[in-house]
Amino acid sequence: MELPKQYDSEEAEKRWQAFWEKENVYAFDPDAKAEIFSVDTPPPTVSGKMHLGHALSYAQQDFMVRFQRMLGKNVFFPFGTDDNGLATERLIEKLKNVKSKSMERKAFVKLCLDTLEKELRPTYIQDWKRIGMSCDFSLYYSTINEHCQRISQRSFIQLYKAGREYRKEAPVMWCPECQTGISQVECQDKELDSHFNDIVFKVDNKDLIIATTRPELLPACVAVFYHPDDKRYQKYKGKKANVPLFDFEVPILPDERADPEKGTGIAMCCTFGDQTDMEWQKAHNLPIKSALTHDGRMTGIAGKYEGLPLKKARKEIINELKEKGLLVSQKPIKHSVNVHERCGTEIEFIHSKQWFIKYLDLKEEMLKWGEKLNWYPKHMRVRYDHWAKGLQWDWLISRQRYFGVPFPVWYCRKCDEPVLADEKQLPVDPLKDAPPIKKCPKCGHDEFIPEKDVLDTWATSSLTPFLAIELVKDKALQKKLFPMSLRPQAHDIITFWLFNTVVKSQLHHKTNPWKDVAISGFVLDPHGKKMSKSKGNVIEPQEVTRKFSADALRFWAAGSKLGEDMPYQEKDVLTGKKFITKLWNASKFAFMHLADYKGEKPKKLEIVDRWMLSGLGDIIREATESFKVYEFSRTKAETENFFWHLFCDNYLEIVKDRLYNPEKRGREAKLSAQYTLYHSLLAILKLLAPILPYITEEIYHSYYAGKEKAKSIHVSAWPQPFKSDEDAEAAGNLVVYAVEAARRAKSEKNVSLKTPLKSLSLRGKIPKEEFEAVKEDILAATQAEKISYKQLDGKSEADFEHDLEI
RNA sequence: GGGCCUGUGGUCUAGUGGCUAUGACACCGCCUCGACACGGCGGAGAUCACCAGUUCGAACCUGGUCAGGCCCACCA
Repeated sequence: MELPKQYDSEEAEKRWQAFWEKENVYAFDPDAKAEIFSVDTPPPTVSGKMHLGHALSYAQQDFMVRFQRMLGKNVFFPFGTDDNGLATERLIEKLKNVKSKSMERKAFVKLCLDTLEKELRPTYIQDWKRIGMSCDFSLYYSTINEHCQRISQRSFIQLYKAGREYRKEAPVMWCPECQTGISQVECQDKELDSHFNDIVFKVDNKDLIIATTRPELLPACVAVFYHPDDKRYQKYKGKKANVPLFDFEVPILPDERADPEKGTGIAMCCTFGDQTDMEWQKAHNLPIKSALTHDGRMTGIAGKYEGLPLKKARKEIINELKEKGLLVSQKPIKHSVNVHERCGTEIEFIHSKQWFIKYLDLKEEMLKWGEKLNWYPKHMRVRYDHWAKGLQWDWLISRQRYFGVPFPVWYCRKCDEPVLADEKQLPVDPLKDAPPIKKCPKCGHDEFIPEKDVLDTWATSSLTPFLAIELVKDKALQKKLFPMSLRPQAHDIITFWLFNTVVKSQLHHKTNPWKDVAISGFVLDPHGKKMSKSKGNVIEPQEVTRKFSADALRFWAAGSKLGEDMPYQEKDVLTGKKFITKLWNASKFAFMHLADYKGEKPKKLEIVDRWMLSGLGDIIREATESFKVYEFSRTKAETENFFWHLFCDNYLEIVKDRLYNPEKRGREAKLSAQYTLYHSLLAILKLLAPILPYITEEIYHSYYAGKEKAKSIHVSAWPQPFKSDEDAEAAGNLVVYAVEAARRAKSEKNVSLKTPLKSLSLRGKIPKEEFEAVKEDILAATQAEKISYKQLDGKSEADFEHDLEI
């Protein structure tokens, strides 16, 4: 069979994608006996479009999974979308031009669900299919669907019963813009301009200057602190300071957390300006004064400033201090503050009632859990360890938002006792559904108030192994799928997703959720800078695919190692495209010469053919070892190099004579070449199949499919290495040496490669008989008219020598 | 402030103790040779960031310096 002259990647990729879906090529087989390889695929957040970072990370996962499938494992590779939570809320608000807080919760949730279902998800998932993800897309979950709500709520109930969850009135990190509590992991640093304001407090009517960046918190001031060793301030011990403008007294106390070097060395404590304020409040049992409302305005304690937004209040309070001569100086500073990662708003600490998962007591265990995982690359574990060590808060899991998994909880109207849903009634929405009992077990009251908060989105997405596994109904099979084999993901969410998934799995099952974790890197712009919309250096994968094909994009993605960030260079994708063309053309050549090949094995293989198979065997061995430890970039680089330079440039050139001229070289010599061509090209295609699924499938089907058993190259067996053949390697190397010498000489003379050599004399270490066996191949490949050979003795430094004449 | 990673021809990159340091792109010269000009052949181009050490031998190991990136902490 002959291949068309050109490969139309766009048409072919669409065709194969449809074929894989129709034939269920990647379907998980619940009945198969083979070893299971289960993957905890990252569910991308539905945000409209896949970006290039996704393309890199998901392509890399797919290489690893496709390899495992070809090893013969029963692959469980589900696909989910993470479409619950604030990210989706904000997207819908933008798309539909609405404000969730000014809508009925029910109406807003419906709008989100409808928009996801009809507009976003179908095209979004298509982006993943397009880059060739070999997921079983029938194993699909959406983190907001009933299946996931049920599992998420069940997790809440179980952890509550296990004593791991509590509800408490406490200061929490709060986003005044999104008006919800948030957890440590959702904070980000941001450099902002601010001022150090030196403000006059009065002690016994004398001035005490205190520096602060947050004068608007003066009404919430509860104490003033100095360092116990600070001689300047020791005299104030036991005295009280009068707070300017608001005219009330607070104690002056010593505490080691006060830094003598900072500001004036004496600090005011307001409940709550920052983390230290909270520690002080606790340590010295100070009163709590709330200065801010949930939407970031001043409370009643601010007197005439009540109701003003924080920033405005700050400005006006500074003005009043100035007018009254209570502001000694104002220094501009730059400092980093915590902002909410979703909206960039400065975080406040606000006192409110929230649900937490208790886990600060587990820090030691957390480190052990991390140690038990196989990290690829190893050093990524450090990020996990740091995070665990640096935890300061229990996990705040309640969010005062609309679009999320509801808490399966009601409270007794009289005594506030929480009443949890029955596992059988899940999923529940307390706003619609009734609690499972009629009377409060504690006080006997019969009225209940539904919890209207929703769960943190990570409280659900940290359950992805179960969200995926429970798509399979057979309980025995579920057990076999867990712990999962592999968690692939990018390094930015180690502290979010990876960490929380480990925690949940350990809390529920006392075991890690997976054996291996593979962390991929980030895509940077061509100069190594982060891609961002504001810099205008964003590249869209859809555009790359359109221009160069999905295979070319994957070729690029296979160029970086796990964990390694990679600058995006269009030329690398172009190289991929050229590689695909080369593969096409070489296959076209091979099939032209294999048209009359019936699959028979020659009685004896020519040395050059043995050399080819032996060399390919080495590559197969190396590629297999690399792939097993997820080093697909090595496999790719080695196979690429072998295919292009050894297979195409040398081997194909050398065997042309035998293939084209059987009358001159003999039927057996041709058959030997055909046999070698058939098997080596097939092996090369298989080595490349995980990386370039489309072109390899196209080539496989145009010739091999009818002869080999597999319905797709992607479910065919990974190639077995051919056996090493050192004698053939030595002789083959002589042929390559001769060919290269002839080429160099002709190139230096600026003559065509088909120009004959008048004579060629070779010397090498192999015996004369072996030279005789490759003589015809050398003659044909170099176009030499005369050839001679002499064996070098063992002491000679060079392996080969030559003289030639053109 | 702490930690992790990286630093190889113009650009991107392979290479973790031992031949003249890999490949791609770009560059120069040649070649329409019965798969491929998205090609082939050849060429030029690297004090492997810097300094010191270990070693018979270092791009690779150790220590330090500098530069870049990321993560975390601080954030009165």
